[in-house]
Amino acid sequence: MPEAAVVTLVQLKTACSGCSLRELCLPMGLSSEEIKHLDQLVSTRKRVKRGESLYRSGDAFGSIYAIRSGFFKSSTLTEDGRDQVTGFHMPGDIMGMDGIGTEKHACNTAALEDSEVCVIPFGRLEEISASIRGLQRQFHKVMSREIVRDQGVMMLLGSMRAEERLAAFLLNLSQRFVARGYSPSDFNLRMTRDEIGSFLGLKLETVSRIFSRFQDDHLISVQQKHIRIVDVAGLKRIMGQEPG
Amino acid sequence: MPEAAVVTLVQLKTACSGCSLRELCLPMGLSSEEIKHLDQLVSTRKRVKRGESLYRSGDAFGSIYAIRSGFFKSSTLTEDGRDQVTGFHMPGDIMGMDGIGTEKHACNTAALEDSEVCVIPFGRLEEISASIRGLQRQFHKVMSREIVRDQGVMMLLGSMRAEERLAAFLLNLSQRFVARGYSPSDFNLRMTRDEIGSFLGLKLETVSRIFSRFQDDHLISVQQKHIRIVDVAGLKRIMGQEPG
DNA sequence: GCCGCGTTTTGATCCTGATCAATCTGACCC
DNA sequence: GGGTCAGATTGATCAGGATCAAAACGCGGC
Repeated sequence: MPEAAVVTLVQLKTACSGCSLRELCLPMGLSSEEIKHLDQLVSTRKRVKRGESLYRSGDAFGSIYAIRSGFFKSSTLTEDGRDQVTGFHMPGDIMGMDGIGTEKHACNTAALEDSEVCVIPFGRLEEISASIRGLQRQFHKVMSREIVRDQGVMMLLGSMRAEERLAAFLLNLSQRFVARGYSPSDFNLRMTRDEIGSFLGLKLETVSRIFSRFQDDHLISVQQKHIRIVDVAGLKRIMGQEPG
Repeated sequence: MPEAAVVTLVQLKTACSGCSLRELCLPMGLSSEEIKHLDQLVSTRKRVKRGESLYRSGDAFGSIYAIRSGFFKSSTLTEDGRDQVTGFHMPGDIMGMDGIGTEKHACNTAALEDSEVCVIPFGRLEEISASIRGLQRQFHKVMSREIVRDQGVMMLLGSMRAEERLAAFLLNLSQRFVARGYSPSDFNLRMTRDEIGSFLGLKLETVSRIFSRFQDDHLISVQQKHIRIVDVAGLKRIMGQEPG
């Protein structure tokens, strides 16, 4: 029996080739041949309960992680104790690449709901990607997109007003939900107003107030953590308008 | 004559192995064997005059660039025309990695003074790094550090007050200058107040006012573009203090 | 030397979002 | 059911930085 045909149940269950997220995640755009090599690499998974950390700033770096299910936030903290949310992550997203440069993680990443991640040992990823061009290229793309994403956040923090930031935030979430097969207009926020505020450089009261204002203007409807986007075009209009 | 011994003058001149920046740049930490492979890759240079763009948002991506001499800024612009400076780059820095993910550059990068960059064809970098483990690892580290750097800027924009941002900015420049063998306390800014403000999410008047205030407090001395840091500890104290 | 222009500095005023504080909601527990 | 507690909403006031405006500086060109 050829070795390639020996596949245990566990492997099948964790295999990228059978994963519904493969078109969003690391295997994106790879041939089924190439994905088979990934399957060997991504063999362990890890559950993280709501509130627990996947890794903390300063932890030794060894693996990157792909979200299988659930929702995460990343945050960094300054010497003087303030911390800031630097990103929210959902299924298919890759986390942990901040640790490659120094061999230590540079942020804290915690689950906002019970979650499961695929563990990708980084040393082995480098080994395998050295021989599989498609995989190497794909990994570089993932890192590059992270850089571009961060620059988008810098843009948001540096040059948008509070309403624009919230509108951009909701539209971004909406897009990412729809890419994962969920409703673009109807979803539950996994994070608190405080966490949204931290991410957007606003105070939680401001976030709450603007949600209420958006609701009064019939752009969205809010009920605690549940959001329904009523007027996408209206939100886009808010994002694009000059201050004043 | 063995091929390895055939080195033209041009190659020598552009070689990483002879470059004074090699401990800051892509070759950082590589063995001299490994650097020789890089030499083959990094064979062309490009001059960019003050004010000219190295690449623009939307340009087809083909290479990344290492700064040999000079000074650059990167900026992105929103649909509605506002643009924001996302970073300043100095010798040894690698630019252009934003383009890998989509095969198109995602920001504009322009020279703030007459500059020279080493052109690193990305396809060839991937090829060579597939066989040279150290180079592959090093490139991943460079990308990862870019991600961590961007998160630092997000922190700055999202949770610091104007004075803290300026103090952090000056201390960061100082550190980077000293790593390149320049004075940590005495330097010329290559960018305008407006560009600093754009980067820090402040208006140019605010930047100017805070420079003046720092001068009144004997933390720095400013004369147009020339900065002398007088009290590093004082600047650090400003960075670390709670709002109030 | 003088002029013109881009950049910087400084002043006066305004407004957005922060801060302080009180109330409300919903989930969970006994 | 009542009690508790974290999170969310709403109101009143404050202040940091934006905006508008004018003057000063420095540099290149003639």
